[in-house]
Amino acid sequence: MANGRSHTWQSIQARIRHNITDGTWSPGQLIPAETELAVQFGCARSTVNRALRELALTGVIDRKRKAGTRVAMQRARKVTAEIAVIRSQVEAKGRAYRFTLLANKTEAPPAVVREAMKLARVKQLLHVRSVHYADDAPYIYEDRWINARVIPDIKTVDLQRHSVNEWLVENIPFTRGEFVVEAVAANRSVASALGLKPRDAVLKSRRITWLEAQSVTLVSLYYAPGHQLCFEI
Amino acid sequence: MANGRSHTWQSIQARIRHNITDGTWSPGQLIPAETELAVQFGCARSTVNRALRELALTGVIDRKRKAGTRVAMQRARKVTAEIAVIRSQVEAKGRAYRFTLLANKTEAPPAVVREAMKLARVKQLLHVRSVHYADDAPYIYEDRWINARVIPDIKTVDLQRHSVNEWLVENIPFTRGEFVVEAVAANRSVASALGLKPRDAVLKSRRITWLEAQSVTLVSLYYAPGHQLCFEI
DNA sequence: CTTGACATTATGTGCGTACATAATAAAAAT
DNA sequence: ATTTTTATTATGTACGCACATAATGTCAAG
Repeated sequence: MANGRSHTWQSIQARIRHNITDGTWSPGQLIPAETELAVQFGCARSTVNRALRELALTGVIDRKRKAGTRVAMQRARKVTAEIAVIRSQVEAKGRAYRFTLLANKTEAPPAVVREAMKLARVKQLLHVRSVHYADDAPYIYEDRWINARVIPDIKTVDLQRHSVNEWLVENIPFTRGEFVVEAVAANRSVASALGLKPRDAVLKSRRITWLEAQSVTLVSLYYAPGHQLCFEI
Repeated sequence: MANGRSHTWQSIQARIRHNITDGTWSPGQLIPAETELAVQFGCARSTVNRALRELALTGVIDRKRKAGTRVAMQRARKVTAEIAVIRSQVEAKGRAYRFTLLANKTEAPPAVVREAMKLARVKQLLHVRSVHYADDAPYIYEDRWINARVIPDIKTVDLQRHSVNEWLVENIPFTRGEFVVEAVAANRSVASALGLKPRDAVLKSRRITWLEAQSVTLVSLYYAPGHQLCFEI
């Protein structure tokens, strides 16, 4: 109230949220139209619209033109996480970062890679493998395939000095990406890279990034045990 | 162009994105102010504002009042995923869903649970364990602690009929949540519930949900091998 | 040199209007 | 009865203005 403004869109959103959480508007139910809410709350329709827009984005309500707005039946909440460059992740924990390049060669990708990257007829891809360390302890094993046709510059980069991870993030934009997380048993190469025993549980994330319709890179990261991915709802 | 509107905020956003991705504005660099961009693009400042707001949310740019807008140095992209009720996950795959209740009793929580839920002095919590099946194959092992003070109704629910997972999602709103994913080796109870061998790699997700300042529930889900969590960037 | 008052400026947001768009309902034509 | 056309309506968004807010710079008093 010390505030100069009374009807912030966030306060309107909070009141709408309350009406949902306290059962005034139950799941599946149609809620009043924007114009009516604007009257009820004593604010402009655009303010109501902004409040509702964000709720629709996070899946709290479903909106359709003419049909109106209703409380979501299936409360499928969205979770979000920030994916940072590995160096920053390590340094954010106050630990020293370094990496080693295990391999860097152009070779024929296996069928799974070709399929995932939607490059059925491509015979050669750049294949880079490296290990990232935090205070000399193995942190992440990185296995990456790169579509060098999309990024010709990559061949001129000294990957011993600059980690692929960082170089790509800083130099190559992408328009879209898929990100899959699963638990796998460490195979021999992962186990030796991270200093584990075979069969140890490892968190694997696989990411494919796209520049318009072309796949840029497919990277599998294997996290050392104890590593956690954190999200917010 | 057949479109009746020319300067959509999305087209403005696309042009700004291009200026960033093609190097016109490089990381760390200050970009023109909203008013100037509005002149350059021939649209209203509010349209530019909306375009930039979304870019700031996804971490492409950093904005500060008076200081201006600059291209993010550290391109920390946000990933998002939808977390649905387990029943829907299973049924979405065209498989039959059922669950069994393994245990449902009030007991003293271990220190880790008390700490995570910020309930230092609480002596008793409801502890529910169940297994979710897809076509009779174990799918998820659920280990849940519930703060019954926040949800008195929970004691009146027949958890044999309604899965806790579903009941909570449909009946208890929450304001905030944390979500952590990691790979763990199956211990005895997880292994027996999911029909695995001990030490098998299991994907574990731990979620804590909060209603205002109070923790509602802490749930650990152990996914059967092969299960993947998918995100979008 | 330091401190505090003040002006400056870029972003953040609210308002009201106008029009676009999609979905629906009603009416008309077949 | 069925299809097509037309009106209706709620959401989506562009615009211009006004003012709030936070960070920065300026300048004078101590």
